[in-house]
Amino acid sequence: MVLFGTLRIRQRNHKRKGEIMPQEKRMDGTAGQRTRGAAPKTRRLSAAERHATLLQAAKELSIEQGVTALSLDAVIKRAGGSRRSIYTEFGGKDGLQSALMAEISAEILPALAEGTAQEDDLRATLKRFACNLLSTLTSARGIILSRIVLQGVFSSPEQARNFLEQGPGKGARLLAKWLEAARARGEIEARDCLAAANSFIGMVRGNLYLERVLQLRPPPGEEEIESYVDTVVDVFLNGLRPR
Amino acid sequence: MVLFGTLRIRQRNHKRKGEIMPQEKRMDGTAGQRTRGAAPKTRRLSAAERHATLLQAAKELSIEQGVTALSLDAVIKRAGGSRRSIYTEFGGKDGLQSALMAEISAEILPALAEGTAQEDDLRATLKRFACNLLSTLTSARGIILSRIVLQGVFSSPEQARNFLEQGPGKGARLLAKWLEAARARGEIEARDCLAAANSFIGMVRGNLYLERVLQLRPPPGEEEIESYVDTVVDVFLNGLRPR
DNA sequence: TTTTTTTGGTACTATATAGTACCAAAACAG
DNA sequence: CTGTTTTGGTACTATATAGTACCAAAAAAA
Repeated sequence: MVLFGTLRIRQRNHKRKGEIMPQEKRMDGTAGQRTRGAAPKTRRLSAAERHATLLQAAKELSIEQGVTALSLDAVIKRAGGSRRSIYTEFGGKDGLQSALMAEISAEILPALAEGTAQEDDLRATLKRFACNLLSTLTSARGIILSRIVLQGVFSSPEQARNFLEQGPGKGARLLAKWLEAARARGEIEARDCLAAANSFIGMVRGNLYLERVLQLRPPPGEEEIESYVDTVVDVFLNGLRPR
Repeated sequence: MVLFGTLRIRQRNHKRKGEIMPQEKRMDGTAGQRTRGAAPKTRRLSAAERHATLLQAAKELSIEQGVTALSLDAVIKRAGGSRRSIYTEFGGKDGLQSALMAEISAEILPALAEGTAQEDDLRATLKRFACNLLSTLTSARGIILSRIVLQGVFSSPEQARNFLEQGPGKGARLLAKWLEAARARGEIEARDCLAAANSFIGMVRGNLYLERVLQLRPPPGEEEIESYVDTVVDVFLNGLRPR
C-alpha cells in the first residue's frame, strides 16, 4: 500500500536541469488531506543523545561499508529519528562527516604522538612508543580515520595535511628529540635524527598498516605487536649504534 | 550480420531489478520529429584507438579528481565519442574501472618487485631495489593505483589482496631471498629474513609514500630518493651486521 | 553508386540520494 | 487542562549519473 504511493511519486519527478522553477510548485497549502507525519511511537531523545547516536551510527556504517558509501538515509535508519535531526545537529552531510572526523581524530591523533621518555632506557622508550603507535594505527578507529582522510583527499586536503601533521609528524618530532638526547649521551650515532625517526615510524607501520587499511586482516593482537616491535627496535637500534 | 545480432542484444538488456515497468514508457514511436543524432564531424576512430583514448581519459581524470569522482560523462567529454562506445568497449563503468586498474597494475606491479642481485654487493643491490621501489610507488601512476585500490576495498577486496601480493609482497619475497643468501655468506645476521625484508620496505616507504598518497607533495626527485635511500640502507645494514 | 554496417551525438529512462516542507504527535510550559 | 514548542515520520524536490534508445551521418561493403 505504502509502496504504491512511493512508486507513483518516483515516476513523476522529471524536470531536471534546474529549469525555470515552475510556478505550480505548490509549496504546501491544501496539504490537509494527505496522510503525512504518521505515528511517532518511540521516546524522544535529548539533543545530546541524538547527537551521539547519529555519530555512532555514522561511525559504524563507515567501518562496515566505507566512508564514501555513507548515506544519510542509512544513518537515519540505523540511528532512528528523522532526517531533519541530522540537519539540526550537523547542518547536513558535510557537517556530519566533519563531526565524525573530528571525533575520531580527537581519539586517535594524540595517541599517535604519545609517549614519555625514560632517560636511562632508549630501547624501552622506543618499544613503548612503537607498540602504542602500531596498535593505535591498526585499530578499527585508526583505520576508519585513515580511510576518511584517504578518501577525502580531493575534497579537503587540509584534513589530510592535518592528519599527517598532528599524527605521524608530531610523533616523529617527539621521537627525534629522544634520539637527539641519546646521541648527545653517545648511545647512538646518527646524522639526521628526524629522518631516522621517520624511518623508524615507517618501519613500525611496515606491512601491517597497509594490510589493515586494505581490509586484508583483523587487528593484530598484543603479542603480535610486541613481537614485531621487538624485532624492529633491535634492527633500528643496532643500526644506529656507534662503531 | 552476426555482429549486428550481438549488438542488438546488448542494447536490449535493460529491465534490471525487475521493476514495475510503467506502461507509458513510449519505447520510441513518434520520434521522427525530434532533432536527434545531429552532426558527427570528426573522423571515426578505430576500436583500438577508442579503447586507448577512453582509458587515457579515465586515467587522467582519476589523477585529477580521484577515482571515486570518475563519471562516464566526464570520460566521454574528454575522450570524445559517445557514451555507447564505453559500453561496447568496456561493458559499462565497472568494466572501465577494471580495465583501468588492470592497465595501471600491469605498469606498476612488476616494477615493485623488480631487481637483480649483485652477489658481491648487498648494499648496492638494496640501494637499487629501494630506489626503484620508492620512485615507482611515489610516481603519479603508483599513486593512482594505490588510490584505486584503497577506494575500492569494499567493492573488490580481491583487487586489494592482489595488489599487496603482486606488489610489495612479491618484492619482499625477492628481497628476503637476497638477505638469506647474504646470511649464508655470513654478511648479515638475522632471524627472520622475510620479516626483515618487510621492515626494510616499510622503512623505504616511510613518510614519503603517505605524503604522496595524501597529495601533500609532488613526486620526489632522483636525488632526494637516492639520499633518503642511502640513509635507510645504512641504518638497515648496520642493524643487521654481525656483532 | 547504392546498400549495409558502424558509430557519433543526443534524448531519454531509471535510480540514488542530498536537502526541504510540513503534519501530527509528543513533550513541555503555564 | 490548554496552548506552545519540539521532533519523529513522511512526502516531496532537485540533481547527478549509470545505462538505454535511436537518428543520421560516416565508413565500409557490394
